[in-house]
Amino acid sequence: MRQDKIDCSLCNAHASSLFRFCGHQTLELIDAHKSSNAYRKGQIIFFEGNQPLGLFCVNKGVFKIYKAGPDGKEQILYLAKPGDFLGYRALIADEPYTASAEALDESVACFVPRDEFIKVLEAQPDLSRKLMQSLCHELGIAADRLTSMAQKTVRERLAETLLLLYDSFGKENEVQIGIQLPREDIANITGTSTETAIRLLSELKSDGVISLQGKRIHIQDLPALRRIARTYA
Amino acid sequence: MRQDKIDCSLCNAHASSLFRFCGHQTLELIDAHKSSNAYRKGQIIFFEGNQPLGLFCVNKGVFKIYKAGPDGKEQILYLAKPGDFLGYRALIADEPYTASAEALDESVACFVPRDEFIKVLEAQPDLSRKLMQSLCHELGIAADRLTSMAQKTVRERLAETLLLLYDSFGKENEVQIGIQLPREDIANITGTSTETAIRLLSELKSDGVISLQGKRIHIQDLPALRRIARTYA
DNA sequence: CGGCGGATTGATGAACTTCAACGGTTGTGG
DNA sequence: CCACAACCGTTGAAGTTCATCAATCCGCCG
Repeated sequence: MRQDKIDCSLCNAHASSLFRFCGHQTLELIDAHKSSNAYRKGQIIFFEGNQPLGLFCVNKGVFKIYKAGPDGKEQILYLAKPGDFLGYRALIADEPYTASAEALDESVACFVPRDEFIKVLEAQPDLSRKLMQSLCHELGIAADRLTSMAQKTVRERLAETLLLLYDSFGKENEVQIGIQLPREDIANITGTSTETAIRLLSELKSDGVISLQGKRIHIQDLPALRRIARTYA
Repeated sequence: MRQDKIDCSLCNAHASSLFRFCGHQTLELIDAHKSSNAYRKGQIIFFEGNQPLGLFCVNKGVFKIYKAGPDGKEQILYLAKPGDFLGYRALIADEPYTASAEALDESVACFVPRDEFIKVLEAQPDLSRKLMQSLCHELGIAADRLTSMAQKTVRERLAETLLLLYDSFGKENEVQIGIQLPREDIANITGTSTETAIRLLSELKSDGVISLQGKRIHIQDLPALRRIARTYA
């Protein structure tokens, strides 16, 4: 959808984007070649199986990145928020996308064409180094999640999901999780069925760990939630 | 354990190592600073939680890389064979190791000190690019495994494990899986209990898909195994 | 020969998925 | 403005899949 182009240097998410490791001139170069687009809720910005043509950088809103499992059930891999890069994995690996990305809200993302991004990457060792560092960090997180998925109960993983949402979207001085997801999405992050997610959420509620008002979730007892999730973090 | 230093250029695994993207001079530089070590079966080369001091490159044998789950049960993340880098994830992310590495056989690995590796990385854009590409590829594989772990049955994941072992260690013109693992390791790759792994292995055997002679596993019906694993690959 | 660790098998119970049904809300076309 | 459909959330009932606990067996080593 139409959207005026956003200057990287003026972007509200600039401080949390990897592009902050670029020089001023490079930012202008990126600006010169990129485009900005608005997406409505539910709109998909790339599909699993397609060839990546460039890199997306989230300016506003949230995107879910997910794959289809063998029965068509979706597995949400992560949620991307302002400042996050999207689609760079496939771009750099030189593979088709292995996941799809869908806007969960009214969102805005900028698009940097492949060649331009590669060029910038080669010209900016700082950016390149930070990106590699970020990739390595992500890989460690992926290994953690794999282990959780393999060894923890659904209840424990659901608690992890809530903590993840709270850490990523929780507001300051607030106990409310700053993002409202349908139960199905919560289930698809956790790796369970919607019904089980619902049942365990209401169990956590009756245990006084969280409270629920529709899609709004408040965390009443953070230490208890961490204890349930059995995270050492 | 003592081990004569192995020249990178003479290494039997050189052709499958990322170091093949280094120039001749750089290889000699690496040689000048590295050491080679032999490890006995069961010996651990680094521990989860420790600080990485450098990079390992497998010359001979197989290492399992694993994390401890919340109950102490190990989750095997992958198996490293000759030519594979080990420990670079933590090194580059600048974090403590998030997993441990243990020799499964009599093995040999070379060790390149941190500073030397970083220096080489910065001086060799080719190596750096290929490493980043490899990281991105790994990240995609990790997402696949996560989805499998979340959505597939143990039977399906066990079939995947066998296919993985076959693809990574299977010999040419052979149906035998070229690595012998204890049942417990097979279970810890798959993400199940040893007993369940044993039961499902013997089930696959009575279905005529595989045959078993102790730790040796032969694949009798590869298409059937793929069908069971439900891999599109 | 006795002992030990890995492999196997059986029994039991808990954790989850699946299928079904139902209430509430929203949105939309008539 | 209403009626109806579609969607989401919730709850109940069955049935499976797996983990766990226990016992036994087997191959190998000292």
